Amino acid sequence: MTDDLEVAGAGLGALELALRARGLRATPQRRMVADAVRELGHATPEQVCDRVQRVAPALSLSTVYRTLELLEELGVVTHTHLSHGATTYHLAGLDDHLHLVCRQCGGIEEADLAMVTQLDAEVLRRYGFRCDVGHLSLHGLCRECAR
Amino acid sequence: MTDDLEVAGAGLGALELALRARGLRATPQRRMVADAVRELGHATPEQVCDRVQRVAPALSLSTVYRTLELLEELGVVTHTHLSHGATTYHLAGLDDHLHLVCRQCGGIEEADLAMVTQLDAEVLRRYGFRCDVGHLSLHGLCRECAR
DNA sequence: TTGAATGCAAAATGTTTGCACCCGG
DNA sequence: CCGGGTGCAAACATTTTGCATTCAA
Repeated sequence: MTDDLEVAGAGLGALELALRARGLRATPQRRMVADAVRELGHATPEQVCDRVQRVAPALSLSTVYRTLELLEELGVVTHTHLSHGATTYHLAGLDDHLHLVCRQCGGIEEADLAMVTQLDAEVLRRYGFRCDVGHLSLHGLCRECAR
Repeated sequence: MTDDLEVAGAGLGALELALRARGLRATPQRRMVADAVRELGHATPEQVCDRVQRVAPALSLSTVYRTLELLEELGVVTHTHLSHGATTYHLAGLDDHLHLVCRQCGGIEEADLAMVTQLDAEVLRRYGFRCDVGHLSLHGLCRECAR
């Protein structure tokens, strides 16, 4: 079982390779931000910053923003807009899922992405639009609050 | 053909009734904000404010925010998050549609809501989650930018 | 008359940017 | 070395809040 971002033991991680491929530098900040996103699952830039600062107190929030933007360009992470002004980032690809955001209790449930494959295909067919499924979140009322 | 918000001619509009039902006041600002949202189709709070100010210059942006929040509670409008920090409001119900937001060019296309009815039903069945379809926007790449 | 609603200004958020210094390659 | 990357502070954009005043009922 290979890790997607960091090859166990020696060698260059996938992140480092992706950076090199674009002539960019592999800095500790970038590694730590990527790690934090992976460890946190979902996280706002602020949460990522807090997390990394436990180990590297000098990290600045702006670096986090810049790094997350970069990681998104590299296809390493995606972001989605959960409730009000909370942009959250998570690893792209493997663990993609649908976010069900309850407008009442603010709770976030994760749903199987399989449910949007049809929508995905339909939108592509009829509008030529390539839907970024990792980015998707559905807002509404969860089972509890529906009563 | 009856209008949903304002009964043609005499009598109280639906908005006024909805407000009364909750012991709230029907103020000119509330009427004008609701009208502006209807006329504009999609609009950010700022755009709504600008629009109303053409007729009532004293209207403040904070009133617009407060009013939109209220109208949303009343079920008169919904909001959705299009690209970066652009919260847009539109009338709830009748003209609901899906928003296809292109991450590249920022363009917004409107798609038939019929495409999400299956997803909608599926999410309800499997998760008990009542999806707020008017709120939905799909992010991705439009046909043009996909090349 | 009376408290809900407004307008204004200030504060709170969330995100971006300019710039001098630093460091990865 | 050298230009990309970082930290810091300040600028921005957006939304919320406190408070005195106004006005719908």
